Amino acid sequence: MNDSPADSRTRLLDAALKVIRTRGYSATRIDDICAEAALSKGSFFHHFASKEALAVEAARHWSAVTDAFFAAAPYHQSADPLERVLGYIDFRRSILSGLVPEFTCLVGTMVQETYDSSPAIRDACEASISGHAATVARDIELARAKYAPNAPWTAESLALHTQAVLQGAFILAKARGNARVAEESVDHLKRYVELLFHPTNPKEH
Amino acid sequence: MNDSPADSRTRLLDAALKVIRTRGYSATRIDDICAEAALSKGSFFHHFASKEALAVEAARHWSAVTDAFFAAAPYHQSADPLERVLGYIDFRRSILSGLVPEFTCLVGTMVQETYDSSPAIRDACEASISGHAATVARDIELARAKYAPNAPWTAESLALHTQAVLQGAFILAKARGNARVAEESVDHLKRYVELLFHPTNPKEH
DNA sequence: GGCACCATACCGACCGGTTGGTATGGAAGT
DNA sequence: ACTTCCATACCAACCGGTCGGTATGGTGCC
Repeated sequence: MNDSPADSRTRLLDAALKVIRTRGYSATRIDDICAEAALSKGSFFHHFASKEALAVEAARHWSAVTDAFFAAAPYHQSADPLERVLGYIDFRRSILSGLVPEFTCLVGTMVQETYDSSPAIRDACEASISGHAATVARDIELARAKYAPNAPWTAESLALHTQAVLQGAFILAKARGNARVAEESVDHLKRYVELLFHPTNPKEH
Repeated sequence: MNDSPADSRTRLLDAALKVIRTRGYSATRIDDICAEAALSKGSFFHHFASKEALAVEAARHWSAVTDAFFAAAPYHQSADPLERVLGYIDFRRSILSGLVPEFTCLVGTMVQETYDSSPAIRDACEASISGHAATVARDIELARAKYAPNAPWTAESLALHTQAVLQGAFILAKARGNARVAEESVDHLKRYVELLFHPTNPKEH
């Protein structure tokens, strides 16, 4: 566990995120990851027992990286929970720029390919998605208690719905080759949340 | 192009749909498809020039199969376009039963794996998704003209949003191992559409 | 300091099963 | 005879994983 400028294990994990996000899990070769990390196969198998074990660790690494990323995002500063929820959605929308593999989700991609073949990877992906949804659900629950205590939906299900919209938006972006469609879908999501919390304030509707 | 009880080419395409939906594109082996279709590799390469060519044809076949499936669905019988739109969503929700590979989307799965490596497959998947969205958009546009002519969103973007929700719901279902989450997300989608068209009818909100 | 010993980290050649694709030939219809 | 359709046999490249070996550095003993 030496930690030089960039730990070899971390370099391999970062390389895995990048390569898997662009090519998908099955199509990425261990050699591709090694090349991206500028390390050898010997090093790879020193740190990971198998390709599958790497995938599980990559999902965990993804969670750690994204948790830190969202924890540092500005929307947490709002005092009002609903503003934080809407701020989260705005933030998600704002990062839909740049190249497709840079804003899409590792675990959403991986679970599509592995849900039937690798329970270990599937569970790691599920934990990543649900973990992130749970952090969103906390603010949603606060907003719900404050503004819509009798709402017929749960904070958890709305949080998962936000993730579904995002995951689906990524698919559309990949199919279209750009993020415009994804942005529009997130716009619909934001309008939905606004309507849920301000049903009597139609704006234009 | 003979069409016996079950055309070999069609059998291969149907087999491809099934196998790719469960294992993903990269992980499915041509031999798996042949085995599923009870045909040989010789037959496969008689009908398809390559694995990539099969994928393109599979996407088109998927479009044809799903087009027929949705065209025959009962929701088209409503005279009111908004009822047809809501009926479409109800119908999409109702088919979220059975095993995961039986209700998920072939092209949504494939495009995640191929958007960067195969423009031909990506384009075929894009055409399939957009084509289906366009049929949904027709009823949405009619409903919009009738009930919400000044709405600040386009029928096309709302139709694409429905597809995003569904695609994302499939990912969550794969991660969870069952369709419950997907149903809940489609419930949110339906509530959104109802709110868009009946903003002054709060029910409970 | 110098030495023996050992653990971690890493390299890259190599192995063997897998896999996309090819070659060839045969059966059946026309 | 010619085409269509499909099966068997086969090939060469690929790829996950193995293995022998090297480099580095820490620890304890003298």
